[in-house]
Amino acid sequence: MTTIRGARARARIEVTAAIKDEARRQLAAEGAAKLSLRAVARELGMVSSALYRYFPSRDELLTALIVDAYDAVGATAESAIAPPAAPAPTARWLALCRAVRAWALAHPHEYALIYGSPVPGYTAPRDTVAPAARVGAALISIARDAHRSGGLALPSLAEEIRPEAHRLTATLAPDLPPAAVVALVAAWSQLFGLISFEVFGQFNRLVEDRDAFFDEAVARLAHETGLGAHPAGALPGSRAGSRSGG
Amino acid sequence: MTTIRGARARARIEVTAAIKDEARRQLAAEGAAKLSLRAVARELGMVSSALYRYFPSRDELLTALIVDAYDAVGATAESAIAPPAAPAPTARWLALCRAVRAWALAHPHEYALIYGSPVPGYTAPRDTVAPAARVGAALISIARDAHRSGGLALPSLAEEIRPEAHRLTATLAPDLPPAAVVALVAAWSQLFGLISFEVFGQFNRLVEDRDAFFDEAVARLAHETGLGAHPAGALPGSRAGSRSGG
DNA sequence: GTCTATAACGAGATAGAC
DNA sequence: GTCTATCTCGTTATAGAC
Repeated sequence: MTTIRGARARARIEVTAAIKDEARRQLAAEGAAKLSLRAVARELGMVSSALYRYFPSRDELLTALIVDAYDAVGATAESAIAPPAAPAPTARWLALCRAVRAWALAHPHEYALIYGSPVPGYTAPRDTVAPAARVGAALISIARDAHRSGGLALPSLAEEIRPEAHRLTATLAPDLPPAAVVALVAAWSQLFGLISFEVFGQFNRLVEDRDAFFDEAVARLAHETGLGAHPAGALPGSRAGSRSGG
Repeated sequence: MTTIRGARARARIEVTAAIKDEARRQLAAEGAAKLSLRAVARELGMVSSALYRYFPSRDELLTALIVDAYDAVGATAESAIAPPAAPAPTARWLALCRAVRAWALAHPHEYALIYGSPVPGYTAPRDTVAPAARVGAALISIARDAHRSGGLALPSLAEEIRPEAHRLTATLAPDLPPAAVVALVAAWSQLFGLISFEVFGQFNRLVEDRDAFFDEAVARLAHETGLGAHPAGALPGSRAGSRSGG
């Protein structure tokens, strides 16, 4: 009967979630390298072999955590720029960056899992590729909007980067100018450089007002990406007065 | 006698170096979280208790590795911009960035140790602060030279960042304009964002010509920092009048 | 079919007695 | 320094409950 199947399915979903929750707890406490199926099982009152009904190996459990983390930060980024968010590209850019940063600060261990050092002995399977691309795709959609409304201002590219620029454009956004795609990929990695330095402690005892510093740096990044002008002070901040890019 | 003392000191240095070498090997194989004094000792044919004569704890061994790594990348950065390197700020900036990236790609595990996820359960002691600052100090010295020769072109700062900007300036480089210091700290973190994405695999199956991409991104960063004009022409909307060029 | 429990493997870490 | 007894781990085989 469907009720029985439904009950079983529900139980399975609940146990799977409990396993991942406990695994995340261990991630925070001991790090991904020491994630242990046995410890997870013990903490849940199960026997280790029972876990194999849910995750065929330790690596698959890790993969599930990684996919969940990418999906969480990706969903955060997407909802930060979804309507009815502010329509101006610079405002959406800032909203996305702030949302990703907030997620990272709220989930530092999951952030470390996906954007920190690789886990020794673990190689990511294909399953992680699509979730990992969501933040980048959200960035691209901002650039696309800006481009459609004529708000993308970019320099021509140096000779040496042109072949790579065309590859990236074909892969990521054939409708955008290659210069924009290169700038976007660079800004993408630099955004996570800012966040990683804060989450991983490089700003300790150096940067105090990290909200303000992040906003400033990210506004500069937007400008570098051609998204909008950044002359003194006209930043779309918590107050009104945001800008249109043209 | 001094000869005996000298021989003992030499032996101590050699053993210390051997321990760190073996520890680095384990770092690469198993990750920092699983670094084990016992395993190091076994591999060296020593007994674990003997190691404690050289490093009083696992954490102190980790600290030594971290300090070594910071010193290595710091020395690399410094020698990349030391005379008789090219004098133009943009050229020195590019040289520094390339050198740091090359070091990171050649020593990915040591890079991960210092710029990747924090090691669970380990908190860095004061000893790491000074070595960790060397790359940043090298970046500052480039900006200082550019500023002295009138080659730093920067926008005025937004209201919200000014207090932080003055704190940073007082801490890092009181002789530089606050806008330059803020831009420098941002560029510093963004440079390592670029490198981390490459070293940690985020560019896999995405960026092919990574040399070209890195050079392009780092040239943009230099421009954002006020160091010089972008190779393929000025970015639109940029405040004018930078450069002497190189 | 779906799940959990028992037991075991080979490998490695660990604590303490000697 | 050495040795041993006792832990941990991932993983598998198997048996039985629902």
